[in-house]
Amino acid sequence: MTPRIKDILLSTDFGSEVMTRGWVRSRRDSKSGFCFLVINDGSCLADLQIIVDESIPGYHESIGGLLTGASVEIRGELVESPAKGQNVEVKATEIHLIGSCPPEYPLQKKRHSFEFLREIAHLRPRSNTFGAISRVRNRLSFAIHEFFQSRGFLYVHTPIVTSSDCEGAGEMFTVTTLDMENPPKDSNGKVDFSHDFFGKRSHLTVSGQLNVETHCLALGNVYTFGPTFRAENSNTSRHLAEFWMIEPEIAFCDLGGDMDLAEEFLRHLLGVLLEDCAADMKFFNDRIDNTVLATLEHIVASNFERLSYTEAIDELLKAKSANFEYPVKWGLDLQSEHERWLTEKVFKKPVILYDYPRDIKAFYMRQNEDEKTVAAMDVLVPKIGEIIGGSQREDRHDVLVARMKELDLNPDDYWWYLDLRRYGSVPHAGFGLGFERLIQFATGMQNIRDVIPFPRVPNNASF
RNA sequence: UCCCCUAUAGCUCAAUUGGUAGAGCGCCGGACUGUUAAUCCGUAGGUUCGUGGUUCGAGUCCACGUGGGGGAGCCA
Repeated sequence: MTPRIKDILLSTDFGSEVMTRGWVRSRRDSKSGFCFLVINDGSCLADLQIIVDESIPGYHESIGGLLTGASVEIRGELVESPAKGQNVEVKATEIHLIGSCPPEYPLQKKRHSFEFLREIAHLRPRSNTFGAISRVRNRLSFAIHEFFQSRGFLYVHTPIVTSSDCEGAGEMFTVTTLDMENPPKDSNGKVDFSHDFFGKRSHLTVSGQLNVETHCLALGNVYTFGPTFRAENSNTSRHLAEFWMIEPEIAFCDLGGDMDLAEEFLRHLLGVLLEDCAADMKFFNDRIDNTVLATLEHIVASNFERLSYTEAIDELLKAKSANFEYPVKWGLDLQSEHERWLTEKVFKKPVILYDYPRDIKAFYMRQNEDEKTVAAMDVLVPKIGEIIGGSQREDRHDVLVARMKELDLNPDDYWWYLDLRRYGSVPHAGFGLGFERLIQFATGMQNIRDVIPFPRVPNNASF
């Protein structure tokens, strides 16, 4: 295995021989007989400085080829750095060009706009920001599994392709092998999906929730963590057509337990970042958003604010100075401006709203005693807004069927979901966390397209 | 999908009421230096997003298209 720069920088074994491989970030020549070579290998934000003296073999033949972007292998002696900016550096004894890099390399030794970097998504992981994003994303992914696994949750793989068009969480992408130039038609002239691969119209999943409930009612606490697809024509800095979602489902649990888990989960993940990604987080605080470190530290150290939808409406009605564009009235859904007011202005921390009016929420959410609200909850955070949406599920067969009919849903389409309520139903609850929104919030990155390696949005699935 | 803004050198941007296309950074050449996105001097680099229109004349004004950004809705 190639040694990583992250480890070399921590070493104090001066005088020892080291080898490193990576990509040239910068070269500063001195005509007085040596040059500074700055190497990054992605293992950490920091670069490794190499001192290359012209006395080493092949210096004059190869040094000119070590342009920004070139890949190199360096062997040399680990030494204590006499200058500021780094503790250790490497005095090269051998330099090898692995892959040259011509001068038209798009990633220059300067600051680039995120818009431009998006157009070179195949090269942007070599930039400081996207290297940091990649490491944070990786650490959070692992922390999510650590969190659930250490609490006995089972990881369940719910399907990507689904033939139940009853998930109701948004527009879906159709998956088909039919000849789009000449599709089979039925007697009404409509496309006949009975000839399609799965024998009926199929889609990419918009949520693993309905499927994962089956395993919750068999194995206890479970979670999913996978790609999710929404064909909504959403053009915002907070929406992707393909994103990753974490959906735990907790058995024998009510909405209170659901909120407890959501809060503990978020605080745990952000705490891990502060602990294990300190250098990258400092970079985001220095270069992207100078409030992220203070925000994360505050969240880890304090409880979320919890209030019911009804209390939130009262709070918003008191906010005379807000001049909301949209009306505030019990029974209406809260707008972005309302949610942000609560989380940014009133409480200045994450807020969990619960017990929403039944008419503005999904069919599967459990109806409360008042018959006006359902046991739903949203976690709101500053700048992003909704980061988690969840609920206690309706576990009473007759109530669920009645609610479906009320909404003109055909219970026959949901037969297996209803079976869970016929055979040994139990109270259960869960939520969905948008992974990219979590990364956005944690890093301060303004556009969600810059926290996923290859963003898919309307009119763009490049790379 | 709706509203607003926007597209000029490899990148980031400037160009007055419509009148010969400019800078910084990067590249290349040179100078200098235990340097830190080094610094200094110089060279090269352009079908001003596309199509059409107005005009003696369009980077600039108008229409349509496409890409990008911000906001809204939908939501995670």
